[in-house]
Amino acid sequence: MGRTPCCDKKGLKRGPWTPDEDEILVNYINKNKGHGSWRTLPHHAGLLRCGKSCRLRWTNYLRPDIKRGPFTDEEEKLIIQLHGMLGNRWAAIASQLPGRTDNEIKNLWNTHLRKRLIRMGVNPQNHEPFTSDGSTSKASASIATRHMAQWESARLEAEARLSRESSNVSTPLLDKSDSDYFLRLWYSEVGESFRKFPTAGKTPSDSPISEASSSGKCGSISAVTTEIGHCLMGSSTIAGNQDEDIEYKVFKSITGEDMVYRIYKSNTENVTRGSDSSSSNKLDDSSESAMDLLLDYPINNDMSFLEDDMNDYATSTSAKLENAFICPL
DNA sequence: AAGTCGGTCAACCGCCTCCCG
DNA sequence: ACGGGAGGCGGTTGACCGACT
Repeated sequence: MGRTPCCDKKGLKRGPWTPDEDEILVNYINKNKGHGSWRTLPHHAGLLRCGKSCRLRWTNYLRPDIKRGPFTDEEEKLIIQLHGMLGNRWAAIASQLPGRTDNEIKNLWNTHLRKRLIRMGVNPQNHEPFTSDGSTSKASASIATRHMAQWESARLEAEARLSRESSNVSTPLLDKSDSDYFLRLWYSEVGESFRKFPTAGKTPSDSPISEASSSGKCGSISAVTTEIGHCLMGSSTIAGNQDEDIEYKVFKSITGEDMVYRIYKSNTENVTRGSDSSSSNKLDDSSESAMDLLLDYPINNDMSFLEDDMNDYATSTSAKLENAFICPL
């Protein structure tokens, strides 16, 4: 007993759409101010097509907001960056490129970008560089920083998308006035990929942050500061409190925006964060784990052909932040 | 000129997720 | 809570076309 077909194929036309069929479909959708039920649309519109075929034709070709023409360099770079983070999630990638469809992006990837990466010695599956023995090399410090550059780029795109969709979003963290870009991005589609991203290849011992997340404790402070150093560029103290061991610092993100973080100073390797929630109403459990996961995101994407090396920023900043634990406000 | 090959892209297939009754 | 239907999604196919031999 096989799967029931999406629709009765008997008497239905297949293959390329004719201009007449296109016109019928467009007229029907325009006249009815929407497609309604795709399954019943062909019958109502007088098309001998299955509903899925109509939906595909509309979303991939006939939609008025479809952007035609070749992809720009910027679009291609963005697709590569997003693919590095999202993988083959074409719909999610397409959501970051207005007017482009998932099918179009998928085709571009399979016919151009994938081959280009291979030619440049980059594994298109995991975006790691091929080594001489054919395998892919593991993370280096420069890869780590480049990954964060990717993240920053994706953040910008997600912000743009969030602003477009802000009228439909009720999450307080997505409020336009919220200055915490990490949290805003975290709740975007791109952040979703990070929340779900497995800590593959990292054992608890070499992944102190994720371990701390599950146990409610901070992990190795040096590890945390090293990671945060990769994504933040320079800082200035705006407030300090010796009694509470908390210091507030303003960091410049890669794009130059101010990001305020709390620094938990401590001489011990592990610090309980039980008081965090009381000290900041904005930082709930989900945002804590979000930051943990962000910091714990495996560094395995090399975008060397797109980004400049930012090693200097990373090393200098992480050195400054020794013996401190950082939480976003 | 004819055949072959490779690239492109629209369209299809089937699985998955979500929503609604 | 559960099941079925509808839509969404990613992988794959195949027709078409141009370049090359």
